[in-house]
Amino acid sequence: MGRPRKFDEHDVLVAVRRQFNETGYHGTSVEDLSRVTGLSKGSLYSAFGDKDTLFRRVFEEYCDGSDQGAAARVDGPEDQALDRLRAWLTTPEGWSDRRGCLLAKTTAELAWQDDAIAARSLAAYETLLESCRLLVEQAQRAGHIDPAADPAALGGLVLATHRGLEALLKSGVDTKTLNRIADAAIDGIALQPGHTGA
Amino acid sequence: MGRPRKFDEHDVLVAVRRQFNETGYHGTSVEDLSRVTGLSKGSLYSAFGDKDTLFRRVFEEYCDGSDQGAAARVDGPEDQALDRLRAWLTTPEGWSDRRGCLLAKTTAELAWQDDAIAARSLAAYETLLESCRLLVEQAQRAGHIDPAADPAALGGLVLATHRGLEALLKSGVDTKTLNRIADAAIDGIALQPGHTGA
DNA sequence: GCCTATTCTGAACGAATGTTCAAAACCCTG
DNA sequence: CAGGGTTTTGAACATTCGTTCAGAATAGGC
Repeated sequence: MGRPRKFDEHDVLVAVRRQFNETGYHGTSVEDLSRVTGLSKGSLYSAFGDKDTLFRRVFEEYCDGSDQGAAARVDGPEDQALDRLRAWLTTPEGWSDRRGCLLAKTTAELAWQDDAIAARSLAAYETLLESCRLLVEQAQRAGHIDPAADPAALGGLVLATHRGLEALLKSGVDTKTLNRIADAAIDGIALQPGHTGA
Repeated sequence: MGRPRKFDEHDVLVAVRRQFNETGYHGTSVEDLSRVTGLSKGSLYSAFGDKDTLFRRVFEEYCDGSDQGAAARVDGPEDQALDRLRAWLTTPEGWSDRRGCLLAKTTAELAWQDDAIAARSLAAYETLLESCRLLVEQAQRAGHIDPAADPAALGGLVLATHRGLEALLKSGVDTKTLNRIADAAIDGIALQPGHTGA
């Protein structure tokens, strides 16, 4: 009963997220969202509420995806933990189109003045830190990393490098350079010879 | 001749930069700038032109400062190059008040749509990369880093870690964790024993 | 085929934003 | 002290933005 929806909700949210990620929260107008989604402004409001509500939903779902990705990265055989770290370091999300991470961008733009955003960002980053720490521990048990090293510090180093590579990528630094940096990061972590190449 | 200015231009630009850095370009209104500088909107316009011009001036001066800081970091004795790297890694600008780097923030917010900003950002990052590479080379000549390592990759790793630490800092991760990460980064780079502590 | 329920559209409104401008305030010079 | 040139101010303007709403459009149920 009633007129059915003409759009796919997931597709709309993807387009909205992409736009917020490219132009930021304050830099994105509702008219921009209307254009990239193909929906009129009225439809957007009736389906998703106001701009703020829509953004928080997209951001929340992105953070959930980040949490799940972190958990998935920990799953797997211990002797491949180092390879999973390397894979994450050399293929950050958005690597191909330079769009970057919505979490990092939103934190920089909004966490300063919005406590809810700040709290969610911190939780997401701590999940990332914990997953990286676990990966380092796995690699240590597998004998790929010096067992005397501090896994929390090394895991944090991997995360910091990942975020930094995204920032460099967004600035326009060429990907070849970025890959060499990522390799150097893994080489610096894996003190055991034989596990530093590609 | 004529009424003299009541404000100090440098102080105004500092306040403007701080505001842009906290709330971003689109998140900062001219009225915000009027409030933090103490100048009326009309005075801002007659003294510095429109919002766009004012921002570009502040950004340009910030990039120049970044360039000069990079050059200054290269000056100094070679056997202290590693310490200068460590100092830079453990005390990024804005570390104390979580304000972060205007260059990184502006790149994330505006480089996507503004070619001039993108070009200036890229130039600044390449200067940073080059200065880090030179520092690593100095430390290698001083015997503090494995001479067989790629100085460009290690220098890039330092820069990426620096940017990543800023992102983590802005998310609210505690500074103790950040310092441990920074230490791990230097430890990973400095293969020579005796140079990994504080 | 009509009724009803829901969605879609685009015009409209108030608030906020970037910008301009004329008048007042001010200090230096003569 | 008077004149002139510069700055300061705050009101005013045009534009943009977020938001709302009444009516048109569209599907299924009787």
